[in-house]
Amino acid sequence: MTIIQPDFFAQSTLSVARALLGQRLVREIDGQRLSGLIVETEAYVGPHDTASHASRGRTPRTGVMFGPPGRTYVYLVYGMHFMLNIVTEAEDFPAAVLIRAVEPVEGLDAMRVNRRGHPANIQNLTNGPAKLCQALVIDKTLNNWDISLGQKLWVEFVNSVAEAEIGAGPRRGIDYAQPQDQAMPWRFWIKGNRFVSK
DNA sequence: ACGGAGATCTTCT
DNA sequence: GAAGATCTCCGTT
Repeated sequence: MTIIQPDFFAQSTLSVARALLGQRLVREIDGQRLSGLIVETEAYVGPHDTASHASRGRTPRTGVMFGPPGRTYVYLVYGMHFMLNIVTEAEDFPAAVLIRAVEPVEGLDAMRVNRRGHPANIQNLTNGPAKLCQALVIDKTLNNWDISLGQKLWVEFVNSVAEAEIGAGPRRGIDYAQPQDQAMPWRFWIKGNRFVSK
């Protein structure tokens, strides 16, 4: 078992977004492991990507995206949902990969409780960026967290997913972005996986 | 199955 | 003051 280190994230964001597919996101809380295989990601790339928060410049919130690779960028949207990103590339170049969905592996019972017992079926547990944050108890206290420490939150390398198994398409929920940015096929998923978001 | 609306609050103008 | 990298519930087919 290998904990993925910052150098893994210090490369092109599109490569990282693909390479993260199939790897295991681990959350340790109260001595218990909650984990899932990453099955869907999105890339937010550079200062000119109008879908990215960083396109409006460096602010207290977006400063993390301009920082070193291998840190988390966790923020709140719609006043109630947290989103988990991992910062990529290099310092002063704002980029990150949004984790959009995982396939639950460990701690399913705890995830159900964390999700307020709502999902009747396992498929609804972590098949969306806000859902997985709720299931894995990821909130703002984990913002700017060094993901290489093997504490609280990290990613374990499992296996590379073959190119032929990876789907790509436009990112979701970015109507505010410029048309050309909306059209970029920067959402990636494992083809046929039933935990990919709707 | 599908569509629309409301929830809810931080962030930046 | 407005909008948001979403989700759930409730209505109608």
